[in-house]
Amino acid sequence: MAKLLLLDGHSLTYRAFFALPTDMATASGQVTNAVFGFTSMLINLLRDHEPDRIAVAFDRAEPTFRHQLVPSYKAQREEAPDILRQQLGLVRQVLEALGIPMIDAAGFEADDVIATLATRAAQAGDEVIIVTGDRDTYQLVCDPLVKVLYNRRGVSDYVLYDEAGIRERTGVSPTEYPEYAALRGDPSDNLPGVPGVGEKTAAKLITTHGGLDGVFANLAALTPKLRANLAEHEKHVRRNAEVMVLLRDVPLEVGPDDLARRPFEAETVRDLFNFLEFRSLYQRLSEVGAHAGLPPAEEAATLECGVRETTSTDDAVALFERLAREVPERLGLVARFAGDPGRSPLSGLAVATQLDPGEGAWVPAALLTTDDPAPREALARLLGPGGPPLVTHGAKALMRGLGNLDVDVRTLDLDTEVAGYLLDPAESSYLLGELLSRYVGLGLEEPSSPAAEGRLDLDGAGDALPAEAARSALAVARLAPAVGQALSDQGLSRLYEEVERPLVRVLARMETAGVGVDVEYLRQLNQGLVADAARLEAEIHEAAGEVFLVNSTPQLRAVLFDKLGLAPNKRTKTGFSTDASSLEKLRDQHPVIELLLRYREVEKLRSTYGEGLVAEVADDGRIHATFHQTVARTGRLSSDRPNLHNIPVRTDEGRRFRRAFVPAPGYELLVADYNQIELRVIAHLAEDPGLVEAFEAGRDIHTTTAARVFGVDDTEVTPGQRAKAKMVSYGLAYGMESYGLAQRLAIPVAEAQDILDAYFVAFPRVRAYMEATVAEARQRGYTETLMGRRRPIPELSSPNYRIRQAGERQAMNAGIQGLAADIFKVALVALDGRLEAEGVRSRLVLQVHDEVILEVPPDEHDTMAELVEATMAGACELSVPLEVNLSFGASWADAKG
DNA sequence: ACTGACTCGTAC
DNA sequence: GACGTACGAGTCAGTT
Repeated sequence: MAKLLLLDGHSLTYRAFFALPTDMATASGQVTNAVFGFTSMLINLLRDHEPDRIAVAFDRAEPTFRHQLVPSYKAQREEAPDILRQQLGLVRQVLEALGIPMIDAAGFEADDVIATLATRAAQAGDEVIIVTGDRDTYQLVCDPLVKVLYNRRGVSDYVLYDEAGIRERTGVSPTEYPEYAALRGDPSDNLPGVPGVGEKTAAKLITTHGGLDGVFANLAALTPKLRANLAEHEKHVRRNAEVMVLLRDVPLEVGPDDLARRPFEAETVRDLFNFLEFRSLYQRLSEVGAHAGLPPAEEAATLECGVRETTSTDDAVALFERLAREVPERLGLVARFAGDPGRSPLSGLAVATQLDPGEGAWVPAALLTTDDPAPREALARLLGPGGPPLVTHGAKALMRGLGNLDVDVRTLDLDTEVAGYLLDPAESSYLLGELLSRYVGLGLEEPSSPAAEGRLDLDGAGDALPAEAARSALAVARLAPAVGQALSDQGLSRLYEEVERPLVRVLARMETAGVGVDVEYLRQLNQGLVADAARLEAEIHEAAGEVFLVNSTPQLRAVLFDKLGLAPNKRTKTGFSTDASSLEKLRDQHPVIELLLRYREVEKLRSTYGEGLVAEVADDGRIHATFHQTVARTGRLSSDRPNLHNIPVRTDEGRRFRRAFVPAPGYELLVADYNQIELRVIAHLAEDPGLVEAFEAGRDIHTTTAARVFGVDDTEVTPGQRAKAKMVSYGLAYGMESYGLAQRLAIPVAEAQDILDAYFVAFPRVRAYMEATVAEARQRGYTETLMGRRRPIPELSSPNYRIRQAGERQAMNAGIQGLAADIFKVALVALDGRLEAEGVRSRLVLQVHDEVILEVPPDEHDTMAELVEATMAGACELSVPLEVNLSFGASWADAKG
């Protein structure tokens, strides 16, 4: 008895695409997640099942008889994104190379082809295994020789169904499956079932009455509701049943011999797998009997580099001077630190250029920190104006390290980390080794962790710091041209050169400057909060009649919902929610709730801001946060250690923390923020005349909006109406819906919907813009801001409705938040440029998404007010004016408002 | 002791 | 499930 394996090419490729990350790509940028997943699965199947014959069926992109029966058949399906469609072609190439037959037929789906081949084989007495992610083929298991290997999710989650398995899974026999599915409906085919009939009811109806005919003949025996629904939908259920039945007599001119594996095309396989960078899969081909014919894979080459260690200040000077004199095409240079990159002292520098091919140089930091200024001066000349183009990885940390040695880096050409981020801001990290592998196809042995750098090499896996650093310097030099080309190919060069690259130095200078802190005040603030929190905790224990960990969600749940018997509200993944909005609703039911809400507030301030900020104050009495340029997927900056982007401002109590942020003695703080930048960006992008006009009029935007939404005069807008309009405006950029608006405003969903509807009537272009943005993102697979910043959104083609909707909101938000971020970055760069050009003592110390904070000496007060306002307002020409609020003060709190 | 998942809460 | 982008504190369960 022979064994035949039949695969559904489309459904399996789709499953692989959605199961694996789309950042899986070759050096040239070809995304390979789906073809990788499919190929991996294919090799497993060949190894585990050793089929005598095999075929992969594909759909044809043309209408079938089902479309004629049901015009809406599969009409809801989104067109596959480009990055998936390309891969279907690659899957075919892989199959071709591996000698595996592909079969399709005009006017029929892959399932019909499979049904036909399976039926023929079973009749001939052969065993058949169908591999698919499509449930329609369950009906074929009616023959004991046929089984379905169903791909549930991912690429390795399979279940093998025989007839009993289908019964257990669905509650009906394979023969009954089409009628069962007709009742249940099939959202993936856009075939609606019967309201009130899910899997359970459908199975029960079919088995009880022996099929659709029986069901409809016995309607009287059913409950009135079900009876009415069935009667009403009989016609389309019958039609569904017709559509669900797979054709077993598709005219296919293939005999058993055509389903035999042909020999591998050895050269083609090697070249294709090499192109796809499937090194491990290539190795695994030997598991399926391909080893004989296949030539060895090309070596997965690793970057090699020697290192010359500099041991004297004279050597260091000579090295730097030679590099400056001979001016290499590119100066590959990386910094190594004793601890946290950028925050701790340098441990040394490694350089690599084409002047010494294959040999890098290592300069220990000790040579740069001696009393002899010569090495520092030589280095400053090398990295100063006129020096060779610097390529590095993580330039901000390098600049901070060198800044401490009075070396100003002015020659930055390419920061491969920042470039990697621009090329795909969805990555979680941009390690040099990963980029080198992706864009150059070379391996790089990296230290297992940053902290491992400089340690003794105990296990022999890594090696000494100088050698490792030299390899990295060479890696950067090798990577830079490829990444530069990729930037150019993607239209990102300008964004990089005019915004991101100059921004690196601006951020480095801000981090180095840090922000002044009144530590004494901060400590006092914290002490008060510690006392308040302790008191509240005791009162909560008292009120609850039990001592428990108030910070523990599970313990709090037990107290509130079990012990006190309060009525739970929302649910989370693990149980009932205890968040503030849920507690609000329990306010009147028990005195402990009020205490809890208050405790949460105080405890948040104490732990995150009280303890948190005090712990971050450096020896110089200032806080030096790190600003990340390669984290936020929209193009925004982020801040950590500490996060200075979420210092409280909403409540008076929380805002007290802003009084702790102070200028250097004798200076004042200047706080400048954009007024309504995101809403202005929306107005510009949507080109909505109403919104643009409202901004041009220069009146209070929320009042004007409310007037238009509620159809009253500006002067008649109530505070409530203004608040509602404000909430809508804020929610707009996030894709907020009526439910969310209702929650926020504590109003009925219907009323929220009315407000939203009225908003979109008043500002119709806004909705049009949102829809166009989503449509474009879906088609291209990514969003793009005015300045060319891209963000891939693969969720838009997810088969899961919820994920797809989230993708839509991300797409809407990315363009808005992204452009606002672009404008802000341009402003930062321009501002820093002006400060330097004017030679003022004022300096940037902080930024928070749409707000910059500077330290300003009194005599520069007026100059700076003018300069900052003009620079920020002029950062970008939109169809609405950019407005900037300015204020001066002795602290962040005083300067605000 | 460390790590990741989870929940919660702060900002724009 | 329902609002996008971040970071961090604290708890807990699982692993070393």
